Amino acid sequence: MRIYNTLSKKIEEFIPHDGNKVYIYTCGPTVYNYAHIGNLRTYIFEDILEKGLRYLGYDVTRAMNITDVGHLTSDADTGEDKMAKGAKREGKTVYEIAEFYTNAFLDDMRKLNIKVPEIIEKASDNIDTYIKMIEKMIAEDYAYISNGNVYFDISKAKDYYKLSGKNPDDLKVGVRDTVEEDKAKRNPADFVLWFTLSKFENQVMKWDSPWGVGYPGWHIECSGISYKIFGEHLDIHCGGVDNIFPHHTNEIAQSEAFLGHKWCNYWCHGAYLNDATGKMSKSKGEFLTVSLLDKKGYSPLEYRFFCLNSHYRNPLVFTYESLDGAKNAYKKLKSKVLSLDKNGEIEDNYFNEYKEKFKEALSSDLNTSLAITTVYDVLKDSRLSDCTKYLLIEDFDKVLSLDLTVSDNIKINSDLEEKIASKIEERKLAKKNKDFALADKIRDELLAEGVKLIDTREGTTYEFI
RNA sequence: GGGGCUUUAGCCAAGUGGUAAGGCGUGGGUCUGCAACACCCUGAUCACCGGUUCAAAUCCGGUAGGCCCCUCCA
Repeated sequence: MRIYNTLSKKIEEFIPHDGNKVYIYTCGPTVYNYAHIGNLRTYIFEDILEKGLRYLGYDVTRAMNITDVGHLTSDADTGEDKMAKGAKREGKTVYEIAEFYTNAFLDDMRKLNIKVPEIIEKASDNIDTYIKMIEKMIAEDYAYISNGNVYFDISKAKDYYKLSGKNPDDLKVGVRDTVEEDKAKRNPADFVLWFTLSKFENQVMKWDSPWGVGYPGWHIECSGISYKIFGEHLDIHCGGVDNIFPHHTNEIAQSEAFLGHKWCNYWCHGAYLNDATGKMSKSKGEFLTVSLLDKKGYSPLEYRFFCLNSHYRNPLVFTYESLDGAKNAYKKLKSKVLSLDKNGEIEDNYFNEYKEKFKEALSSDLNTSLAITTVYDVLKDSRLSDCTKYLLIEDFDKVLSLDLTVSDNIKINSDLEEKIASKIEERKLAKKNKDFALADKIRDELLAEGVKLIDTREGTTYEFI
């Protein structure tokens, strides 16, 4: 597997730290609202990464956090706790909000055929780990207490700006008008490990700590959970590009300060889904969720197909026009696959030839677009039997997860089948008598009930739409 | 203000030195009572300018457009 590493800014050969085992940590959602499809694009990329590695023979374990404490309300950073705001908006407690939107998120993942990571940890369940880490950082002078909060001293970190590729001299603090400079910090870019002074009113989630009652900073959560689950080494850490700075930058600083050695070797980031005006957000423009797309007639897997047609590191612009293209392509592709006759003998030589091609696409920094092209190549190759084609595509779908070989016909009940069969007979008779008006009427009636008739040279068949 | 990414046919998109994959759509055709489906055919010299090279979409420089990051947003 060759994969782009944000740390080196290059595509590198992936080598796990511990033989065949791969440990992946992915930043999870803040559960204060539904995820929009842009958020979910990143999870689709991570799903392909995980399944791609498995397909290539690695033994993968993946962990993800659920952020259920703190953080600001909106992208505009206007200083209200997101969880608290969600709770207030819906008249629920923050715990209820967290649970509700965690479930909604997991539902979306399932609909998109994203494998739910085997390990999911809530930020609020790991406070003791954060405290332990912070205590050590204070003892070793990587962190300090000032004005009630605990801060990380970035001047103590090695290569603090390596991941983000920034030059400290170029960084302006408080470029945004709404951000107030914190006078308690030693360095302007120092960040909080533990808050005792809440920026927000009525902070509900808080815990006792050696530094007073309060709550953890955002970044410590991922470092803490990763340490608890995977120990001292992590192979791959993923997230959206926006996490590079400051979140992942700070995670590296903390974890390596705490551990005393290099922590994670590969950092992979998914690009944004944009709309016509730029970055997609929950507050601006249409709030596109999986269920909204569903209502508009786009299935979750059509959206997944849309995403897989582009590369995870390229920004993708969402338009209904291109989603329509993906929808049509997906339907056609699937119907071709489903029409293959899966009985027969597998041709091992061809099977292996295409399997190698597919692996090569995945190994090239997860070139999913090329991987899908391989599916089309298989379908078109006249050397292959239907059976071989079918088995190949079924195999590829372990990674693509597009349900290409899963028929989504509604449950056929025999009454309905009988009715359709008699209608087809009726129509056949009408056609024979040149009563085309009646024939068309029967066709339209069945169509209205979701049954599409297909005339072939061998007779009339049908499918459910 | 600083940093980074990006620009391939109507749309999505692969390709990173040897004369442009694939998909959707469009148009034409075969089939059909008509239609749908299916099948066949159908399109770009790669934003622009200059340079390196026998050879560039692919490397270098510049111009223009787009997007993102610069403290909590996937």
